[in-house]
Amino acid sequence: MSNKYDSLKLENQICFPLYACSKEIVRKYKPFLDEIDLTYTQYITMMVLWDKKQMNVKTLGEYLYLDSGTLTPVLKKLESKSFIKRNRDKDDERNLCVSITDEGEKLKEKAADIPGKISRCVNLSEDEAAQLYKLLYKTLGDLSQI
Amino acid sequence: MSNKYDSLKLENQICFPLYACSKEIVRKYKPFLDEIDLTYTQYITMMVLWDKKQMNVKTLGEYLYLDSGTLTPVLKKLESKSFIKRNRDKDDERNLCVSITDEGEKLKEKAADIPGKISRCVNLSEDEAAQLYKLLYKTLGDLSQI
DNA sequence: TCCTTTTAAATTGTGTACTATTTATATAGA
DNA sequence: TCTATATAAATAGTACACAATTTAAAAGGA
Repeated sequence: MSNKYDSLKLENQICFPLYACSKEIVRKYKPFLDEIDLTYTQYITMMVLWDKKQMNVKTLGEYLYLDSGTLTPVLKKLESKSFIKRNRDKDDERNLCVSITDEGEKLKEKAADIPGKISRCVNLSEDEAAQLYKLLYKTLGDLSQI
Repeated sequence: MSNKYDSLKLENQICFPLYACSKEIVRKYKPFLDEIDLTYTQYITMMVLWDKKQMNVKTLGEYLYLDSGTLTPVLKKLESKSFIKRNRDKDDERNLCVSITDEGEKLKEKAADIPGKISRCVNLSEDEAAQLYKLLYKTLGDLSQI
């Protein structure tokens, strides 16, 4: 017994569980991130910088799927906590170069056990996690097309 | 060549593609939702009410994984657009009963083609979509445990 | 009945996100 | 060189999202 409005039901959408899942998992991070004084957005920003050491705002935004409107206040906050530095590029003053500090490097050690704690909240098998990972990146790729 | 910090890389996390995917797909909705003057949060709220007709804020929040702090302003906005009504429950004045209006019912027809437009942005096969759906709800279930 | 506890919304304060615009700098032609 | 265009961040304005608190109402016992 289906009708033309079935697709409008929450339980028939793929977007809703994505949205809800994302929110709930970010919420799970909170107690762990509180211990190192980071929000989730600040945490993923630090993850890029732990790996790459420095980067301008635009490139950082491409990694994180965020624009300068979101990143500017996040980066100012991270700078105020001394985890990063913000400096204009001498060769092209339009670029702001964001780089990690020693303080920021130290934070990496404190953060190292967080991914393990989170994965213990999600009881996916290795296969299932790999499947989910693959499907999410495929979808993300589709969505990035025009 | 792996080290103890590998799990801290963005590309090794399951949470990040979830977070990014959710944001990107919500962004895809925007032009379609603009046409019917709804935001994504307002849209999923209306989806529940198109289906259930009326509900108190707490139950609505359980469906949407949102609390009254988020829902109160969303519901006031939807009321100002005449899509819903907000009334205290006569039997228990603590409960606020949210119900759909005729105006709100009419909106359902205008929204009916949105799910199709969105699924055309995501090139998952039926199997893949079903897999993703299943994994997301499994994860959501895991996350809802204490 | 009175008081304590519980419950449901609303409120407060902080921090994203996003669109659109502005500002500053750099580049590319005419 | 001068000007138009393009680019990168920052800013402004709107709308969530959440934790913590407050308010109001209901329920449950002594």
